[in-house]
Amino acid sequence: MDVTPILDSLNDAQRTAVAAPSEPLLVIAGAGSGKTRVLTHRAAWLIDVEGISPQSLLAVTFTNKAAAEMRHRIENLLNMPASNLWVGTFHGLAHRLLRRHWREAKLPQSFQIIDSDDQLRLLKRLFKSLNLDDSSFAPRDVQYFINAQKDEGLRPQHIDDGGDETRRQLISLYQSYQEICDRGGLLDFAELLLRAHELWRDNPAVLEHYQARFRHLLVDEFQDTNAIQYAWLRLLAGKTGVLFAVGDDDQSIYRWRGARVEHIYRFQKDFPTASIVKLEQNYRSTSTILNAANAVIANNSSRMGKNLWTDGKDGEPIRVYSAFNERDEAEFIVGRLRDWSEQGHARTDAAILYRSNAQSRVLEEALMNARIPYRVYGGLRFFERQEIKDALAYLRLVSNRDDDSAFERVVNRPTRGIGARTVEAIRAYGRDNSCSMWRAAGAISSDALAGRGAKSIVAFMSLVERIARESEPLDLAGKVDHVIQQSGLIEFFRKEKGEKGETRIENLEELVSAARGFNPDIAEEGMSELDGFLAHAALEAGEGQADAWEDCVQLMTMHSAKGLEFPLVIMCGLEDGLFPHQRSLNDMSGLEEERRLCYVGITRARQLLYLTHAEQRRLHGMDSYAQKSRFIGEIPAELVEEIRPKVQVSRPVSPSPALRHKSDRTSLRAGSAADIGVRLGQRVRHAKFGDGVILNCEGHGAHARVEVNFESAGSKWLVLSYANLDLM
DNA sequence: ATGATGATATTTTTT
DNA sequence: ATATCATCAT
Repeated sequence: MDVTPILDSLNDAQRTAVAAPSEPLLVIAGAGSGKTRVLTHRAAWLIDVEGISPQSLLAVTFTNKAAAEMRHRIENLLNMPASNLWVGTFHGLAHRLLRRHWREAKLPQSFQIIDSDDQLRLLKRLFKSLNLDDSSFAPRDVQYFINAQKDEGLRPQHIDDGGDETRRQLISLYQSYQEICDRGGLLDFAELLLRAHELWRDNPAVLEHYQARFRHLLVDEFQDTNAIQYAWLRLLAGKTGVLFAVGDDDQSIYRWRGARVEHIYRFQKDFPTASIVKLEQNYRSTSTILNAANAVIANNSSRMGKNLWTDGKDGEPIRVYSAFNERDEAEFIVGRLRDWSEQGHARTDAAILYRSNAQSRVLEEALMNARIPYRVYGGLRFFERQEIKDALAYLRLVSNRDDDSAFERVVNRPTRGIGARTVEAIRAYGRDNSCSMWRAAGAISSDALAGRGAKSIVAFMSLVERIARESEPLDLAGKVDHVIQQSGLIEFFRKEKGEKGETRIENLEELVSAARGFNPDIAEEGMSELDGFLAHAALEAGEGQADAWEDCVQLMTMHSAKGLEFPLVIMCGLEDGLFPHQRSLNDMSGLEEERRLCYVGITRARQLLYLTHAEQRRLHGMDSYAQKSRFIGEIPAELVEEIRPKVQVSRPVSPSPALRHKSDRTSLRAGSAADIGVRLGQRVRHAKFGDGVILNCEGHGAHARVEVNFESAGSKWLVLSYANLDLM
């Protein structure tokens, strides 16, 4: 066998990993070190060189995108389609297993997946039915609690309340929530994983079958595995399965979502025969950028330890800009993007990264003004849109009447006179009799004592029955079309004012197209095509922002930038309190995770990296002042070039009074700055307070006052004629 | 059943 | 500043 095509393009470390013997292996793959390449080449190596059947291979990722890319690249390497190769997300694979083994997993055959939005609604409803709204629980917190428990693999009976009343209630809510889900055959995302784990744990025969089949397990982004995913992997690996895990402890940024980087540290304990390979050569960034990243992450204590290097060029220094405020920051960024375009680069190659989504607004305004096309990542996705979820809820009812989540969503949508009281009555009946709302509704409406609501309920139920009956013989797209027509949703949205309703109708029509184009290759093991489509909708919510294939600047959070790279990266809002975020400042582990996030951000850049921060920022409607992020200070000074606004002591010019009064308040302010001989954003030195920046000014002549944000003393108003400021 | 009012909170996101 | 949500009024 000629191994050249598989090993040739690899460096030594990559080659060691790819051609490693069949023992557990942990690959610590630094940013830009060719992680996906190693993973895919390993798969190709096993199949082509070791002669392992694709069937014996399981490749696991976190996102659908990563899974699709991995399959694509493996097939390219093998030069053939590998349909019997299992590549998928943890959730996708778990789902597949549960469909296959629904009996052993004690699930109804047509179980449905609910997303986090459904989950939250379900909890809110549960709160209502328990009259809990006045309690001290927020549904969100309970949702978080439940998911955190599930991520750890814990059922209500496993959790100790520790004698704490609040905790006891949380556990009991978890219990009630789970009962509702079980009754309706509903699985939330965490439940998929938990069930798949329990399936194997409780059915040795099933487990053995998969252990015998999957000899090699390839895992991507290993640092992001949560407890249940890791347990699942270990079960599958058993004593003989070969786990090939690729990850980077320095890029672990999802602890708040259950990810446990400790799995990386534990790897050798859990797999005593395991070895470790480190990929440290980086093919992405200039050495300046890498050195900065290395220096920043070196401040973290618990690390595996690694140092990225490149044999490429030093490149440009990292440019740091201290903006006067967030608008100045945005203006600066716009300027750099203009330069970038003028140098003949594509806008697509430039990314603006920020810590939190709220920061995008100012940037968008500035870009809009400057006519620079941009694209913001991470909006609402197709299958998450309200109208789409409404239509899907009808489809879910068609598939399974006991789906309470779907029932409540559309029972009065479009409005058909079933108000809160009626729904409440159904809910109560369902709770008291441990039955689904559909059955509760049936019972109530046949009760002669029922009031006006009963008629509407009967109408709703027969509508659903009719849709189900009529769509029975239709193909998937036909079913979807039938539902959106007959449910009255189209009519309902047509009445909605503005363009919104129109868009919604277009989206509904798009849903029919999506159904037509749905490739039911996942629909296997006796799952109906409809159930397959519904699962697909839940597991792959679709692109955040479709098309817009204009040459656009990319805006996104640093979290969503993980895994991407751009020739030009601008990280903005680098202020203590924003990044690192206020809520992470208190404990060490929080701060270290922020620092890893910073590391992720820096290592996205290929050639050019800008870091910006603002002295003053309007946040939540309040002006706040912050020091520049400590992370900037952690970058060695020799890698950094500070960019300052051109400092020029403007000569006091008095505009004519007429002109002054004509202007509005903001320009009056700016005018008065020139008036008294200072410039907003100008750096000054005070004998007592030290260095600072002028943020604001007011008044004229002897009464003129300026607001200065001092680096150590904070923000102060000073009367200019007394303050004796040195302009710098 | 829709619309106005006021209180409240406001990292990060995939599945 | 703003978005979401509950509550109350129409």
